[in-house]
Amino acid sequence: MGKLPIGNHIRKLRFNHDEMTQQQLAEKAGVTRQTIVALEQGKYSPSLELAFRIALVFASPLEEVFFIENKEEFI
Amino acid sequence: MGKLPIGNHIRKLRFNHDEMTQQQLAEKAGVTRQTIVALEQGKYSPSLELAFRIALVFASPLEEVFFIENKEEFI
DNA sequence: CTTATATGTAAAATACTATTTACTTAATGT
DNA sequence: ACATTAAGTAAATAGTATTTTACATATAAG
Repeated sequence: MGKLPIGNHIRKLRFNHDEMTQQQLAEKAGVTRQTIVALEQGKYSPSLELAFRIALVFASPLEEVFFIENKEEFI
Repeated sequence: MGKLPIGNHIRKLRFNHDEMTQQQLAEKAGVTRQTIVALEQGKYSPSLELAFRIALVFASPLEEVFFIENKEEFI
């Protein structure tokens, strides 16, 4: 595993949601702040479950939070 | 982690896609057949990356393959 | 009856995700 | 100057996903 480049809009979405802090997002998603930091920095991609939880926090479809970068190449 | 119940339609989608076998799906998704078996049986939920790869195989949006069960409860 | 194919099961090993703890830096306010 | 808050970094550990190997069952075909 580890070929598809996955990006996310977490940082933008935090600011669009009342400037939610990393800490607040972490609490709402049920993870630690370090996990949010790592995700925003693209250090790794999360489990599907965590991805769904973050999308729930932002009340957005999962694919509006996480996406395949350069998707065209992989179709 | 491990609270959100995540389901999937992998088995249905395989049959809707020319009765693709577990082995064929595994190869296209770049994993082993055992991973597909485990996912179809709901033994665990995959990484976000694998979820995207499986969705790509079926040319379907991720959320048409994987979904939160009883979603209402979590909104 | 034998072979091949699809699927299910299981245990151990490996890789990756997530937590915990702790320290650092920058910005803001008193 | 000092305290507070948000964010970055890092290393060790725990927890979960995935692989590997191997065997079992059922079905269909020759």
